[in-house]
Formats: sequence, C-alpha cells, structure tokens
Amino acid sequence: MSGRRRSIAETEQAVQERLGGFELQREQMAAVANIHRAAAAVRQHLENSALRPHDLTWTGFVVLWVLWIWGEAETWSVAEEAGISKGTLTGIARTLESRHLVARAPHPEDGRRVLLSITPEGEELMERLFPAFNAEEAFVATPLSAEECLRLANGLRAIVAQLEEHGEERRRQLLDGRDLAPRRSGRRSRP
Amino acid sequence: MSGRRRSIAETEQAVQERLGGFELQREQMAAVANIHRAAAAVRQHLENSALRPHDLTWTGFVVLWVLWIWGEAETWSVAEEAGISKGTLTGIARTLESRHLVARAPHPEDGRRVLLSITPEGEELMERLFPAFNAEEAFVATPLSAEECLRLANGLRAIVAQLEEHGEERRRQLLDGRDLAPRRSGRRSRP
DNA sequence: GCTAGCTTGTTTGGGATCAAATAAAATGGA
DNA sequence: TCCATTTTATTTGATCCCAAACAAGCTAGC
Repeated sequence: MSGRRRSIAETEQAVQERLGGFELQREQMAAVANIHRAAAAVRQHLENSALRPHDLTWTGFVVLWVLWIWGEAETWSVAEEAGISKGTLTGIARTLESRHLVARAPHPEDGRRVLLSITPEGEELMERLFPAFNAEEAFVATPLSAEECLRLANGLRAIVAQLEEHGEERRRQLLDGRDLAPRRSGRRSRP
Repeated sequence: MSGRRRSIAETEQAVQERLGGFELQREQMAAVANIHRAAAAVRQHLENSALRPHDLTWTGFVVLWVLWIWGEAETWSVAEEAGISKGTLTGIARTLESRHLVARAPHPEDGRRVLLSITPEGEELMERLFPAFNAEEAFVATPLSAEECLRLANGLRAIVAQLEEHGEERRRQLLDGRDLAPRRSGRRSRP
C-alpha cells in the first residue's frame, strides 16, 4: 500500500470496512467531502496561475472583486459578500489599501461605519486580471458542460441557502441550553 | 441598497452591468464561485456544531479521519489525503500528538520517514464524534436528494480530477518560460 | 441632557496555511 | 569508500482566519 496514491475505489472500500458498524448518510458524506476537495484544488490552481503574477491572495482578490462589482460599500457588507469575518476584512482591507487598490472613507452620517471602494488603480488591475482569472475558471470546469456547471452551482447554492436559513437555529437546538465551550484560540477576557 | 442583504438576482444584475463588456464563461464562473461559498459555509457549520465541543479544528478532524480510516500511514500520504501541505501537517500532527490522539513513530527501514497512527484515545473520540459529524453533513445537504448529492459529488470529483491530471501542465504553459514571482510570504534565503 | 443598550469596525490571541529553505538520511556512481 | 544527488520531514516567515473582547458612536427612554 505504501508509496502509491490511493484510488477513490480503495478509499471507499476502506471507509466501508471502518464504518460498516455505523449507520451513515453516505451520499451526503460524499457531497461534503468533495466540496472541500474541489474548493482546495481550485483555489490552489487559481492562486498559482492567475493571481500570483499580480501578488494577490485568494481572499484579497475576492474582496477586490466585490468592490469592483458593487462600487462603494460598507465593510460589513463586503465581509458578508466575500464570505469572511469582519475582523479578517479589516486586515485584508489594510493590505489592499497599502497597495492603493482600495480606498477607505468615513460614512458621512454615521461615525462608526466605514466605506470601502476600489481605486482607479484597482479597477485597472481587475480589467487586466479578470479575463485571465475567468479563463482559469473555465479550465478547471473543462470536464463539465455549461449545463452541468449550472446544475452544480444550483446544488451548491441550495446548500448555502439551507445554512443561511436554518443553520443558526440548528446549532442552537444542538446545544440545547448548554453553552458552547469557547474556541481554544481567540481573545481572552482581561482579568 | 445599504443595510440589506443582496439577493442572488441583484448580484447577478450588478455582475452583468460590470462585465457586459467582457466575454466571459458565465456558467463556469458560477460553479467556481459557489464551490467556495458552499465550502466556507459548510465548514463553518461543522466546526461550530460537531467539532467545537471536542475542541477540534476542521483540519485536525480531517487528519484524524484519514488515520482512522487508513490506520498507520506515512506523513506525505496523510497530507495528500487530507489535502494540506506536508508543512502544515507537521503542525497539525504536533497538536494532535500533544492531545494524545495521534502517535508518531519512526519508519523501521528509512530514518527520514515518519509513521502516523491514531491512538486508542483518538479512536474512541472518532467513534463518539463521527455519528454527530455525519448527521450535520446530512443536515447541510437537506435540500438535496441522495441522487442529487451523488451527482454533485461526481461533478466536483471531475473538477478535482481535471486539476490532478492537467493542472500542473496548464500552469507551466501559462508561465511559458517566465518564472513565477515568489510568494510574498515564505522563508527567505539567508544572506 | 443623561445613560443604558445596541451596532459598528478594530484589536487580539491562537492556530492554520503555503512555499521555500533547510536538515537529515538514503542512494548511486566513480 | 566517498561524495554528489535525491528524497524525506521540519522549520521559517508572512499572511490569513475566526471569534471574542473591545472601543467608539448612535439611539431610546427617561
């Protein structure tokens, strides 16, 4: 067994042996496992092909993309759209701002809020970068027809919607009164 | 527009307006974008429902899972199976080892290699944890039938296979002789 | 006004992440 | 037997990432 890649069939055989005694939702397990495999593989390819020559990370690109599409936007909204926490966005925005790709402006009416926007320099970058990025998206999806891509996208959207609509409720139910142990990492209350 | 979540229709309208001038592979773009949205949402749910009570991170769980299924394995193989770099695995394995969930042993014939295995304590944890984890996998996939899950998994596997088979070649072609700028982060040559 | 409570963005702490550099061990050819 | 090459795992440095704590500002109710 050693020194060789495992095939999917072998893996499924091993899983079967180990999990024979458990009742399990096999198809759902396969879906979730492959979402992550695919996400990691795609991200790695896009970072190393389209993004690296422009010295952008995946997340930096996504944030820039959101601002390119939406124009000026509040940070909470950008974080949500980009799928990252607002704390993470603070750092990403700082990096992009230091490269003059993004500008930060105070909200005219509410001193707490901050507006982000893409700079002309950032727009120019996206205009050059986007076609190359999209070409790599097409490359990774080569084995699928356009229709299969849409079907895939719809299935994934349904999962995202399920979590947006019922995820929080579900986690609350699972806790059932008990309170969740705090994350191992994270800021501590000062004494 | 402000203060409200954007709907998918609104987003697609804005994308259309911004990208009207570009030729683009729309379906492939939708597929890739949703892979990442779904992966992030699913991972977040699973970490905060099934994993957090046991103080495991996503990656820690995946590594433990691989060892549970495969038994003793070499580190390079575990990293590949878990979809992380071998450098990352070194850290994860250290963490799991410190919690006595994983054991590290030298290879009997080759002093460079290291064998990882799950401890009895780790097995016990997985036996308790796995059913809960699988239940949450089923929860996130609620809107899809078993058949749709398999179809989804197959589409994603095709993408992974595409990258495994042709990704490296493609990146080489894109570079076309030029060498890729080094990553911004990473170890520096000492002077 | 004042102030308690809410809503923002930022900071913090611990970990995860990658790629390149490095160390250590095995291998092969002279 | 050497020693250069190859093949391992680990270390390193910069960045990403989250959640919880925090600070700053807004808003009701008095």
